[in-house]
Amino acid sequence: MYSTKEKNDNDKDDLLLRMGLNDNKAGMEGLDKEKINKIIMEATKGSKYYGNELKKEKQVNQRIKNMMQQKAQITSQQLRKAQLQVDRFAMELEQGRDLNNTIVHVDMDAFYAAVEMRDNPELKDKPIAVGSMSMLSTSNYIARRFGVRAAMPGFIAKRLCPQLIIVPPNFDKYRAVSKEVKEILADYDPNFMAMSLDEAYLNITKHLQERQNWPEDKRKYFVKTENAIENGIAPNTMLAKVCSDKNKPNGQYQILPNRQAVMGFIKDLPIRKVSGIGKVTEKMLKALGIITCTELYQQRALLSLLFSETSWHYFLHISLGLGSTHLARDGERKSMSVERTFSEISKAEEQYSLCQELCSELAQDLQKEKLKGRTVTIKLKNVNFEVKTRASTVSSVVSTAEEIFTIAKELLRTEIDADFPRPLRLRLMGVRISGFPNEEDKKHQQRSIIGFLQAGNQALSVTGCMLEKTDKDQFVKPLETSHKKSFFDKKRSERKWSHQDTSKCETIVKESLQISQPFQVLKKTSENLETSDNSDNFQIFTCPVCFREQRSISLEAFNKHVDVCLDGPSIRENSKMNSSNASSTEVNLKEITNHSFLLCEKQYYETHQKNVEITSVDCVNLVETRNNSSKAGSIDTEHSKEECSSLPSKSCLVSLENQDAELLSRHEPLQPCVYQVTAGQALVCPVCNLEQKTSDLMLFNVHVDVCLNKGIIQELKNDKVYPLNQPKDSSRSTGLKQSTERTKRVGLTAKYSASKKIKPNNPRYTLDIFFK
DNA sequence: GCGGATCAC
DNA sequence: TATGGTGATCCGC
Repeated sequence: MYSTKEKNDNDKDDLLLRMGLNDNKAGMEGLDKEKINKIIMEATKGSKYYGNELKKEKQVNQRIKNMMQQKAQITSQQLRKAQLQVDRFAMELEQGRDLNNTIVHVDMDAFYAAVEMRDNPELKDKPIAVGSMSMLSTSNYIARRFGVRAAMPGFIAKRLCPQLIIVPPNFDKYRAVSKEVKEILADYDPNFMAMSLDEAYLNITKHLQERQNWPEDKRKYFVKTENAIENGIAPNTMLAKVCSDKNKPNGQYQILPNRQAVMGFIKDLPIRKVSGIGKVTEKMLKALGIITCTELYQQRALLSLLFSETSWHYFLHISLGLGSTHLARDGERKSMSVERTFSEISKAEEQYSLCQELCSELAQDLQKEKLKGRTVTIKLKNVNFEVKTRASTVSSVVSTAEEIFTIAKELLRTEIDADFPRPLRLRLMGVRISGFPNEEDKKHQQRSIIGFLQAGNQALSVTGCMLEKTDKDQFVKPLETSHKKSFFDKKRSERKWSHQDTSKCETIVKESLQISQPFQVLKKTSENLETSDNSDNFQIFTCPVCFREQRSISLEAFNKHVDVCLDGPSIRENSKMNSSNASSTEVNLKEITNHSFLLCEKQYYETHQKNVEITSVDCVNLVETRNNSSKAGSIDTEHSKEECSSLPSKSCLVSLENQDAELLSRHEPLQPCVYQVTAGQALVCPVCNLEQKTSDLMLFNVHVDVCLNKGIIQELKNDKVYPLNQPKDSSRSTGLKQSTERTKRVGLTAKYSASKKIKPNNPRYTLDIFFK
């Protein structure tokens, strides 16, 4: 939405240009260049933003250094050979040159500002900008004389020009005006290509032909509106775009459709003017002595050796003045995303809530276009402006807020855990979905679903396991309905009140805690455990390594079994596979200890925030317990191994698609999963072995996918619950009990974490579930 | 497929 | 006090 289209006229090769500095000559009521730069620098220096800009600049410099080293190794022989190859290609391009089209680039000058000035004439002779104190999207020409430009933070603009009027953006209005203009454009080319609210390409070739036959009086001027409009008329889009920038403001420029005119125009054109050549590319090329298109052409052989094929082909096109002559129809969308910047958020539960909210927004947007995708990506920017993205792809498409959140929260959790005990100090979070199926994929998917339903013994299975809508809502609803007030609203109120009323503030915090998924999990767990305790001392476990169900064994026995499985052939094989993981048993043990301690701390931290009574003493106990169990497990290896291999065959197995699967369940040939589900009973993930409090099969499958993607080990490391049998204990339903449960789980966790290299992130596995 | 980068608007 | 949001693409794993 923010326009940064005004490329700086004389970019410096240094950081200054990035700060929005420019070379405006002193205007009567403006500022000169020196003064502008000084003010901007003063406002910028020392900021975290600036720090990150410096860091990025260093990286670019390193890239350039590498490139120059590469260049130094090129022999004249290689260069000659490249020259021949490139020239052959250039010849082909030249032969394909098409000058028969007339392309117009239409660009509305300072569009948002112009609309605001139209609606409020008082603004006309004043410096104005549209945006906020944080960011401006555009400014009028008066403001530009003070160095106020698009993509500049408002607070800096105010220092440049204290009289500046910052008008909040009104996108609905701009859309409406834009629509009017586009209706006019459609008269000239019904297939015009809109690049944004204020920019479009038109192919008026056909229009010009028809126009020839028009009566004189009907031939009006091209476009007449109140706003200033730039035009560029040229034989292709690349040239037209550059043209429209030529005679600003409110100008028009035409390149006649002959080769000589094109090459003349190109000759001294700085490459930076071309769409697609940004700051970094400009700087890299400048290091090679390339500033104009002529120089770009002269260095074509060298470029073919230093850059990728895509890049040097592109460079060659530019230097020959070539560009696309037809306007591509809008293709299918490839991704959809939401992201938001905020003042620092470092509490994990707030981050989860935020993530959930973003997922809901994204789901709504997806719904509007009826889209579903397979890949979910989260984006995190910390307070130092460092950006990270993390993605996960599942086997079938997702689209609901819950499904997306199931994936996104795991990605987020991994990042939070990775930095623990330091919190992630975020200033931005985003969620993106991609991997939309094309038509063929859709057909294929359709078939699979039908096949799945048929294979699943039809009515009995489906109705038997899916809960009625009302039951289902019990699980799903809280996530959605608790959002009448958005997370940001809550944050706002929280901040507003923080000085005045602490108790109110607490209420708000609790509210946001409740919608935080991880805590829901915790809560549910205690319930689960209670019920299971009542029934039996022994439970059915599914070993997450060999996938065998372990019936009627104690927790200790089960732990032993898992230990053996982990120490068994499959794991060894896996660690061998990963050459970087040269870990001996000894090293593993060390990892275990450290890790378990961190986990303990973390659980204490999180539990504490939830007002569950748990003391640090419990945490110490956790470690001890864990160590004991770990030792017991490894000492008793022989015996347990035997126990493991003599186990009866299971009734639940995950069907995996590739060899890695074989490693995971190598004790047994692969076979389809038979997963028994009875009405009203929650689904238990066969990977992490955790009960999933959802009746939504899709959601459940997404969870299983995520588990498989992350790998068993990691999943166990991160999950806060693990089904355990509790010694009969009168204090069972208290917070203390909860802490004891975790104690044991940590033991297991740590054990697993030692061999987490199992996980192949890619390829994916699929889980087939049939119902009896 | 993932993650970092670059670019446009 | 304070430096954006959305979408696409490329490259090197």
